[in-house]
Amino acid sequence: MPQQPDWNVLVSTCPSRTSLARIANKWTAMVVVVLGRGTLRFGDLRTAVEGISGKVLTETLRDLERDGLVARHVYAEMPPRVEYELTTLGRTLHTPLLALSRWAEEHIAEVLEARDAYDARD
Amino acid sequence: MPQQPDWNVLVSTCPSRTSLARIANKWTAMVVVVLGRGTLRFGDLRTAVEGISGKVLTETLRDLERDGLVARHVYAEMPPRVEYELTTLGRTLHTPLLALSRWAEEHIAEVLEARDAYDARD
DNA sequence: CCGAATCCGTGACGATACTG
DNA sequence: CAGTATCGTCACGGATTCGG
Repeated sequence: MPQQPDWNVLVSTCPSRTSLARIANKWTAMVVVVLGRGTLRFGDLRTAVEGISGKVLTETLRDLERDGLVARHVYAEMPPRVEYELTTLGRTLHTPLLALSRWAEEHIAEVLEARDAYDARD
Repeated sequence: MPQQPDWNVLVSTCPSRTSLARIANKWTAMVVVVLGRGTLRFGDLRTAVEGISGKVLTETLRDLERDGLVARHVYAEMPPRVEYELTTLGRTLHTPLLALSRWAEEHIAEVLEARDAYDARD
């Protein structure tokens, strides 16, 4: 009763795959992880996610806003201020994405070893 | 001694980001989720992950093998048989990626609503 | 000054044909 | 059956410029 069990990301036409495509993305992961700490303005977000370009950050935030994961607040000041925060829905995504970035950090040593071994042979 | 706490995906030069870029990917997520059920051969994997092309599946598996997440077994038969399975390291990744695809399936209704609302305004 | 739009190159992705 | 090779397309992503 709580929901349909029919959604399946493995089915190419299932809408859930479009959502997976959005959230299974490195920039999305980093932005959501950073926003998990609290509300941030555009510039601070850009500083926190090192190396992200302005365009990509804008697009990522737009898409997250469209999917209902991020709320955007514009303050008509001078200089302008725009703040972003996770919605209730977005906060439910924070845990799995944090787990994913944590995994990358915790296992990178093993991954690097595996890469060396792979590149060494043949 | 257990490990360095210095790894940080938010730092652009940190190697852990290269690992995040690989695992925070829709094809990786689907392949790892499917392989979580057990060993599969190439053709079955291709059938299970609907819509993936042979080229992309090959590339995804190669990269996962290089990072030590997937093991590849070739049997010199006729016709040839190649099987793939998650390594011990790969199995530790299965849980977070399954959680992510589950999230996509469980929250797609809310996401679709949010998209409609977003596209309706303006 | 900060946030967003424009231009353009690169890389991902898919389709097809071919080999061991 | 399991790839590899080649090509064409297109979205992602970076540098730059614009606007408020």
